[in-house]
Amino acid sequence: MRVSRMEMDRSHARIVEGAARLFRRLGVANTGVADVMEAAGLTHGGFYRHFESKDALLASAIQAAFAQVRALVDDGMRGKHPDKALSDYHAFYLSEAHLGDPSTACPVATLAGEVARASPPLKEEFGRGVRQMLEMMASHWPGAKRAREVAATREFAMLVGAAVIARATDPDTAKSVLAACRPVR
Amino acid sequence: MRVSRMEMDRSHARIVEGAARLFRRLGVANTGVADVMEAAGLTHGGFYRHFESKDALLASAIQAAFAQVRALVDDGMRGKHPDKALSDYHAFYLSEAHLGDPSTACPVATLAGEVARASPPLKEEFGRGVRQMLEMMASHWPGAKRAREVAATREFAMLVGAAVIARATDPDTAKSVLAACRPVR
DNA sequence: TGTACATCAGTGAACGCGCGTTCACTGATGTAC
DNA sequence: TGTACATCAGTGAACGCGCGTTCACTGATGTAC
Repeated sequence: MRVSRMEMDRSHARIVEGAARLFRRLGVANTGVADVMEAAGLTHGGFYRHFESKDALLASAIQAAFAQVRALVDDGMRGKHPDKALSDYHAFYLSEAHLGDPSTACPVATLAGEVARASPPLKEEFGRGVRQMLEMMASHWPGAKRAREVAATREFAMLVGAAVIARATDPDTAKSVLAACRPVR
Repeated sequence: MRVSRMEMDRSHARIVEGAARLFRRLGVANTGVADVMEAAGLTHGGFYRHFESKDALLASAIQAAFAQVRALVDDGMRGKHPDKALSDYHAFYLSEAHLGDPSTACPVATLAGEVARASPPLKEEFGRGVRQMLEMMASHWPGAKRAREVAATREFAMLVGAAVIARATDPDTAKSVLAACRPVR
């Protein structure tokens, strides 16, 4: 039966949050619309009152995942000396805590592979998220603007690469790649 | 009708080579067994005379993709001064030529996302490929053994990260990330 | 403020399609004599 | 070397399942008077 506008908004938020977690954990292809709806405490039939398609949900989920991670990172860096903030972030990115819980992990490390085969609008959404991450990192970097941007981008690329490789390889290989990429104290 | 053992071996090779290309270009999930067989000039029904499952094919395709890339890279580095070999490789990895043709590109940049959700044996196969790439790079690096390994791993992670990010974002974002990660002449 | 009615969020069944896998069949290959 | 027969690579149809999407329906919500 029909629910109030407020309750519908809450349902919408639950669907997006759930999708943002499930997509990261299981992959977009392995997560059914029905799974997402079940996680939101609804049945799958109602999905199309909220989204035009699974792809439209993915766009929202990407946005939500980046927003969530940004909030988390801002929080973890607040009030720290820039050097310390950066090396903490670097260490956290390659930590067991981060990589072991894909549901809440960085969407670049978990979703990039599937987004690579998605439509241009989705890549734009993803690009926006990436640029925000880079700006955030660059803002903590020392040096001139351009140099900071370059340095932050290179470091972020290394983190993403290490995470992606670690997730796709056996534990031994993963461990040695992660160790090599940890911050040079 | 039955074909000779030699012809069957050739069919097998065509299936694996085709899969190695199609999986990288379209993704494993988006490539059907029928597509692979058609690319090999066969019909889908015969697939199970060659492989126990699509997953078993993926294992062979990963091996083939790494072998092909290794041959290509060895070739491109042969006879060059180590510094030159490395910076050429670095530049090539982030080039339009490499990233624009996923069929023959580095499997780490194209398949890691899907392998991350695959079975342990597949991750081991993938890990073997990664370790070979790293050894190859480290062998061209200057310095002591351990330092070379670390430096090569960090550089390779950055290349993979940049490639993965570039493929998942809009052209503008991709271009700027790739530019930032190019070798520092 | 109360009432009648239209709207529409959510339900659960069904549709349609793609795809991995199976199967009966064909006829050339390989082998045993 | 030739012959009879078993094997089996490849074919094409069919099966079964999952999943994105659609649809008729329900009954509470929102709105017009």
